[in-house]
Amino acid sequence: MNISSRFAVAIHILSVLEMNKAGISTSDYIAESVNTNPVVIRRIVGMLSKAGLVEVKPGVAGAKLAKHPAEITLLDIYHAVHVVQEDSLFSIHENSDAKCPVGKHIQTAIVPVFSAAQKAMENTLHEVSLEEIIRNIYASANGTLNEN
Amino acid sequence: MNISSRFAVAIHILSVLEMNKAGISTSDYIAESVNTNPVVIRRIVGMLSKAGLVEVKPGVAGAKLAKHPAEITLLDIYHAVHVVQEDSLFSIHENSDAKCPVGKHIQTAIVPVFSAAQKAMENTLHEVSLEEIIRNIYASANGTLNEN
DNA sequence: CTAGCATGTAACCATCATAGTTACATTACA
DNA sequence: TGTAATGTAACTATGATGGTTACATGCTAG
Repeated sequence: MNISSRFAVAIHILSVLEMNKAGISTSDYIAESVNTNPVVIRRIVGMLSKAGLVEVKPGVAGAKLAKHPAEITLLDIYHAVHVVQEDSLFSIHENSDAKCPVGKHIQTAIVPVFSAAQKAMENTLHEVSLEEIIRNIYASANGTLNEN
Repeated sequence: MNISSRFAVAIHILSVLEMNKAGISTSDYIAESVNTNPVVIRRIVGMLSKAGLVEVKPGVAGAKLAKHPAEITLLDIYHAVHVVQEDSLFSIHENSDAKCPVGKHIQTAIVPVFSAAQKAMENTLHEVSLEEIIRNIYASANGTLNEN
């Protein structure tokens, strides 16, 4: 089990919006770069829009970033696309037997640890901005220029 | 999407093995505490056995911890039950369009960040031992003694 | 002002992981 | 030797996901 590729695709989309900000990024255009269906793009863009990360209007072609890339963290994107519902990365087995001491208290015992682990992961995402990702893309592109 | 409850159940199982080490913990016995089917328990115990965390033999009733609880970390358990295949918590969208600079380099740009986030989470799990979980269970049990 | 294009979304499908369940073979021990 | 427990295969139901078609809504250019 792993985290939905929506997250990676969302980062991809936002990177396209920034790097193509001189042009018009329609869902068809983005879909080509991501290599998927335009509806998939529109779905994710819709989520990013609801989260206030992009601006898009029905009928008018193209989406734009709603903020500067430095002000968008990967955690913002992560939350926007709902890769994890209700902030519970780990699922706990409900309905343990309350007659057993382990069953009765296991939940209380592990929830704080799961929460800490999730927070540690999210903190890492919080420390990285879209701008840094885009810098990485440019760096990677420069590093492979002679390959092209 | 969230991480399989196998992880939480595995912790539950190991806690039962330790706290009931004076008795015999059969899959039926454990299943009652977890409130699930004995086969589910046997499946997970099998994984824990392959990982060298428990000792169990066909035909002989009950499983035992193979190590001291202080020497079993939550990360060990996490890996044992394969909640994440191939150590890839985050999935990346393959087959991006190589003709687009974003599509060509997005993967290189985000993989290190995803890896760091995953590592941060796993480090947290690595810092917590089964022994601490069991202490938490006892603490929780003591804190609610007057409720019973 | 209308025709065409783009977004928004519903609906459906195939795929996959999961948890639960039944059934049965294998193995130990009393 | 027979009972009981583990090990597993096989099947089912469920839920999330990504892809796809279809269509309603809404701009905007000509």
